[in-house]
Amino acid sequence: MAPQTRSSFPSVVIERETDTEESSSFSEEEEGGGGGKGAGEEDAESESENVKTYEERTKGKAPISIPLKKVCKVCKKPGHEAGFKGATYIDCPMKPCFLCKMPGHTTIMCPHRVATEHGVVPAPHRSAGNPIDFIFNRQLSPRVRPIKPAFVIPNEVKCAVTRYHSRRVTCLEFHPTNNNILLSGDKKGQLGIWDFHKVHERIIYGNVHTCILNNMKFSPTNSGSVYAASSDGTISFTDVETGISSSLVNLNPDGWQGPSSWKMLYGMDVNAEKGLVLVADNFGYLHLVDSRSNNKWEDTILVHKKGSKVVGLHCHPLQPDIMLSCGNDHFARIWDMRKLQDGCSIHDLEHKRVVNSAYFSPLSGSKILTTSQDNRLRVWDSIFGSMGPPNREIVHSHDFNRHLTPFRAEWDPKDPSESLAVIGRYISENYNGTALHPIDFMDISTGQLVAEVMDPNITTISPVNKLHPREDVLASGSSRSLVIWRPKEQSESVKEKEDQKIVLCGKLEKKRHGKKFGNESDDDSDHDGGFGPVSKKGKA
DNA sequence: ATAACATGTGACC
DNA sequence: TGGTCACCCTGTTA
Repeated sequence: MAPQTRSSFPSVVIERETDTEESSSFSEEEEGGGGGKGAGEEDAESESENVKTYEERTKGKAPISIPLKKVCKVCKKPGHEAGFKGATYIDCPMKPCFLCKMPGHTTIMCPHRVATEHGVVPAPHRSAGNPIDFIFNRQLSPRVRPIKPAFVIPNEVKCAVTRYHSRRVTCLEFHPTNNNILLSGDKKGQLGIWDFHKVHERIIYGNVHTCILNNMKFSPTNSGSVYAASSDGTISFTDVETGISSSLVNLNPDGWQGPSSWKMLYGMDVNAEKGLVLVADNFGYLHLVDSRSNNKWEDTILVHKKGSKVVGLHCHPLQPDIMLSCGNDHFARIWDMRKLQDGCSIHDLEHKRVVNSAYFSPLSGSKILTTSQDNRLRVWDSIFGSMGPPNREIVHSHDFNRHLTPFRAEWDPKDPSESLAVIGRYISENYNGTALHPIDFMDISTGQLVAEVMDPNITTISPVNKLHPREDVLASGSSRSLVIWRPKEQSESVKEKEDQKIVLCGKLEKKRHGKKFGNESDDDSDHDGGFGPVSKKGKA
């Protein structure tokens, strides 16, 4: 599994965004404190201390009542506490499990969690589609040696830009031909173009959209230009080189007439064969736009419950007539483009909660992977067989939170077995004193957690992740930062120790204190790569 | 170190 | 359909 490095990467560089950007409406300064978890650290404090503070504050005034008992921040009830204790989060026992959502236990005790060392663990295999599948999986599969090649996991930070965007990152896209160009969209509607080989070469186009850039897709006919769908109700078509942008459609030609009429565009995809741009809005409708004649409307179809947001669209990789949508009505739906009519989907894939994303597998398109807000990934193995309940449900922490871009599990487009997917994790784990939110690599054919990738310098959640279509590179959007990961190069000594298992990136024993993420001055990765967990080990 | 805040949006009636 | 209401591991600034 030793990664064969292709292009020669420069040594690790972490670039802090200087405040030059016109985008930045914020003031200045540093990344907000490593590990600092805003809410609720003081749990550790003793009761007496609490009292004292209170007295001090009230300067001797008779307090009405002094909360001598610990009060839970979550449920407000006395007798227990919840929140961070150091880098470990203590769950409120009055709430259902934050992972699997079942009552009766906390996240720590969740059966989906405790089975392996740490992290998220799959649900047991559930309802196989048909008897043969079931038998195969149950009886034969364990004895059949896997023929699929070992996964290559980009688990080490190669470079990053912090505060690149002025708001949180909402989507990422690799350039279709230029391997080192990463596009990123943010909540403000800005479009970032970053050459991560030359870390300093980056630009933000601030005038493409006026609010959330929800999805991007490169034009199949013009690889220098990208479509973007935004909550401002427009699709933009932008030349990456020049930044010149035109508006393909505007669903709000009359401007703001109140929230009940303002259309926002979410799911988008391009159907090359048909020359169509597909885009969906927050009222349940799919819009077809002829990409050749630009602007010409083909049709508008209700694809999800009226009034509900359609957050994802995906065209089948091999069959131009097949399309997949997903949205807030708890469904993902498969459509035949030739028979697009209101409510005439081929299959409706039911979920318990909102479906953040639904994707065909990238090569054959025979599988579907969805991410739902019920903290489960769902997999349908063969969309050409009977479409019943999912073949697998994998419990995984990716809760919805108003401050976060919704999590989306993304396929590895390079995996010939179409079983590797990446998704950020919401729940943090205490990694030697630092609370980190790993990025998980799941083998969705087994439900196994293959790898959890993290770095002590990246303390924010990474809901947005994309694997490179050709290289062993992972791009992450974490708050306002972008991070590029590549496989850790293992020295021989380290290699034998860490052996077959996927190496965790965040071995913090050797954490390099003071090397704050984003300090350009001292980042200079002396010797063997510097920043990052790695190395050092062998020298002992 | 910690408190306050900005801020959507999904669920439910 | 509309209105109200929670909302637990944010992230950032003061």
